[in-house]
Amino acid sequence: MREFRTTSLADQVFDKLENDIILGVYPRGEVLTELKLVEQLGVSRTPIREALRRLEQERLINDTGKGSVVLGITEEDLLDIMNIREHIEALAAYYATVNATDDDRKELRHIMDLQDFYYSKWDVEHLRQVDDAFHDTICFMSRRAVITDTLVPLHRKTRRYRRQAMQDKERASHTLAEHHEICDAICSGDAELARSLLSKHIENAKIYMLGRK
Amino acid sequence: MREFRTTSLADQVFDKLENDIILGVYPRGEVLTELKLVEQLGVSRTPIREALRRLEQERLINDTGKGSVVLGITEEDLLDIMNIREHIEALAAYYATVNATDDDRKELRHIMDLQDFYYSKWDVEHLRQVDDAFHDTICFMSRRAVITDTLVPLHRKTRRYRRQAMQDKERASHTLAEHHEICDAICSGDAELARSLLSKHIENAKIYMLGRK
DNA sequence: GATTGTTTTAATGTATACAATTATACTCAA
DNA sequence: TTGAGTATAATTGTATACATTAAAACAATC
Repeated sequence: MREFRTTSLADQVFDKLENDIILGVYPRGEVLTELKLVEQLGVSRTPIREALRRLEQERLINDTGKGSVVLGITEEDLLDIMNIREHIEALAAYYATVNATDDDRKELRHIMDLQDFYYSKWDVEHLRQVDDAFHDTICFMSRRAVITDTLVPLHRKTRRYRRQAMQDKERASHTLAEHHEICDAICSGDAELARSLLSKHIENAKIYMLGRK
Repeated sequence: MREFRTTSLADQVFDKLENDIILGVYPRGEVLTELKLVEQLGVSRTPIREALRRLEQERLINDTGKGSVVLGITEEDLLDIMNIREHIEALAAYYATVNATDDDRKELRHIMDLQDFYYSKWDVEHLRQVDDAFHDTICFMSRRAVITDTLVPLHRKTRRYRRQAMQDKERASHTLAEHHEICDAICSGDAELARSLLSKHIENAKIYMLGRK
């Protein structure tokens, strides 16, 4: 039986609040106070404070000294995130191709299979999760800490909008086809192709979500 | 008399540790325990823990559950940071030019004057500070939260290497000249020129610090 | 009625006590 | 000497008490 390291309350609080803020459960402008969260979440102030400090570091909230204001992700933020990802994730794809191990390529192909499976079942929530896995795996495969640490939080912050986009079956099919192309480029070792395909992939997603801006 | 808001101990601890890690006072691999820091810094565990959570969020340390391992900034990290900045700071320069107010332009020109002053005095530490101010101001002028929040920490993390580079008077003079060109482009409203000049400026710094990689 | 000064309340900042966990040191037997 | 088992110490996780600050409510004066 595999042992799981129990995650601390502070981590759980952070994960929950981060997700809720990104998905808009706590809307922009809402004020979170430690005491309110103590009541809502049933833990003491210590883990809540630590979670709030981390959320602040990610700029999802802004501490006023008298409650923390939820910032969340605006459409302007989304545009910037996609513009940044367009450049940096292309870099990740390049390094991923260069540094990929056989296991990495196997893993990526497995993700493609899962993706096709969930598409055939038309399971939108799992499709979104597999989209996470696809992009995070490419980051990981790059073996570049700074690139990964820059991209993963940005990608997480688009969750709400990606979930929306996945509802559109035609758009989802387009996304999946691009993922396959990128996977093939990485697995065949063509780093420059992988770079340009991923850049184009993000640009297309940006245009779909925001129009050409 | 101007009133300063007293910064919390937690903030002070974060600032100090961040700076010391970036400058290498705590070398990569060193293990920081809360108790040791309590003794060294003379504050209780609460503010220290909050600072550690933030440092972990910035990936400057890695919490093992039994002490936090200092990660710091490696040369590989520096290369990635410069590659990322090359793209994103160019974007910032573009928006900065588009969104600049008269006050912004005045502020930027003032920074140029300070820069020339400290160069004439050959005050390296202040030159490095003014370099911070130059790049941070352009970020701020872009009025784009995500771009700023992505760039400012990355820029801070290069402090140690920039300080080194500023020691070289010929290199510093080159840097300063490029800053003037960029300032002129931004103030004249040529966004595309500002973008390409800033990209080139970062690339040159990268090449100086790391060679062509 | 507006304004000033005071009281109260709500919120955060900090220290510390206690619990739980994990590594270390130690003891004793084979 | 080595190894198992246990005690000890070190460290973090969590809750909570106390201090401090800032906002809100309120009262009193002009």
